[in-house]
Amino acid sequence: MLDITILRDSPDDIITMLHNRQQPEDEAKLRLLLEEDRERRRLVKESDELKSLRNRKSKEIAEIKKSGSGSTDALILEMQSVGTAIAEMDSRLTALEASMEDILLALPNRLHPSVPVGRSAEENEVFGEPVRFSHPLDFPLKNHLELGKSLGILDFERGAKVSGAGFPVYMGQGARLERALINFMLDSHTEKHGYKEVFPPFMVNRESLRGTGQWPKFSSEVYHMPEDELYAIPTAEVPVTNLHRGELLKAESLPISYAAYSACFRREAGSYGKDTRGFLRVHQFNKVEMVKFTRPEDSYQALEDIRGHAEAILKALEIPYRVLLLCSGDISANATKCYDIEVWSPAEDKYLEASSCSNFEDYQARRANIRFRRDAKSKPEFVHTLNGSGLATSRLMVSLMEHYQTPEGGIQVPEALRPYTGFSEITPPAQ
RNA sequence: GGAGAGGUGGCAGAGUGGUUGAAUGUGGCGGUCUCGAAAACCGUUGUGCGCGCAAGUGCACCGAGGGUUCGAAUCCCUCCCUCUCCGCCA
Repeated sequence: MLDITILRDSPDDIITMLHNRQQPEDEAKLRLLLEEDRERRRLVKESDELKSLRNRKSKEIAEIKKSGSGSTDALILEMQSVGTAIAEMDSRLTALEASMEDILLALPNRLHPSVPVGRSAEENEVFGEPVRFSHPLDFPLKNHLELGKSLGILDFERGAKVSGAGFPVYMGQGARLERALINFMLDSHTEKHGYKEVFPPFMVNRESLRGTGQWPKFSSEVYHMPEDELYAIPTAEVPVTNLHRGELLKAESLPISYAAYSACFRREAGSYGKDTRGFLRVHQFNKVEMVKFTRPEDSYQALEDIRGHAEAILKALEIPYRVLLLCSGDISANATKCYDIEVWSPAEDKYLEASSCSNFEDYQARRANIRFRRDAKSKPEFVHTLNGSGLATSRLMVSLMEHYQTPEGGIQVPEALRPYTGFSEITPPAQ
């Protein structure tokens, strides 16, 4: 959520941002909001003046009744009509404020000056050099589906039977490899980079979705259990960021860094037909997420740190990847700046998104009311929130399986992962 | 699922219709004392919105939303949450 004072003071900056984000149609919403804001302030003033009058007269009534020095009937009659006028005005205010909030919740975040202006994903910038790890793959390659099936470690068919398409089942060494990845990533973040481990709930209420920005705009992406008014989390970002919703944090507790594993659930409505095979698009996947709460002046350094921590996983696993700096037309509505990390899929011959690292500045903190006090004499300020996947295992698994496949049709386990798997290679079953 | 208790400021905890934005304690900040600290004592200390260059000033806020009233932390209704006991259960 944007600060309405910024909208008032520099609406042109926000309009430029809307155009850069390829959503010029929101300009009309912004103009309506500003109009409603003026009307609201006019009404507030009038209503407050009437309330002030009522407060004064009510005190008078109390004094007259106490001293028994006269009749209060006329005053009470007068205040009855004042009360009616106040109620009428306040109900108009309530409606106006509801409309303003709808617009404010729908408007996207500002953009950081370093974000390239571009229309779509094609105009994202490659950040730094793609990282390669030499690995001879000079034999006919299998893709992750073929490998998963022939090795008996992934079972999409039975997943579809049990739940539906897009719910993969990991079997045997595949399940162990998945768990090893999760443990390895959590250990890396907590032991090397100072994150505190969190194991969050996988279902949240609507307030939490609203706090991180999935509600109301992206609610169709989220599984909903209406009987209990609960939502399956699309990412651990939601429960972990909302841990501090409504809190006034101590300045010395910042920065707060959390790392959390969770399963992630996404409806992926309307995305059929594109990149849907196997792991490329699923309804349930596993992810280790990093979440940070920082002072405003520290958030952009923290974003670089998070990106580095995600990259450290891929470097340790020796999986080829590249980093993208998302352009204004592709970056998500909540973020001011975002890096995507993409792993290389040799069999698909393309990069797959495995991580997204974002700074939200105070956009989520304002929605979720997460503040801190710089020192005893200062007013509370909103913190900045950030998060990054570190990382999602499904696309990572694709890259790992394909990148580490052997000519015999097996998969070698990366060195760093072997203490976690307890085996160094997944070998094909004997014919 | 059933029964009961309760949700008040950073924290603890009074307050059941009229100077209560809210006693008191504690924590924070400033000061006195001290070589310094502790203790003691004195002062100060909520958030949001509106108006204002500012000093300031008006309004709102005692879990959330409604209602009664000239006036609500206080009375009524609905909902949410926490705790205790019972039942069921991994």
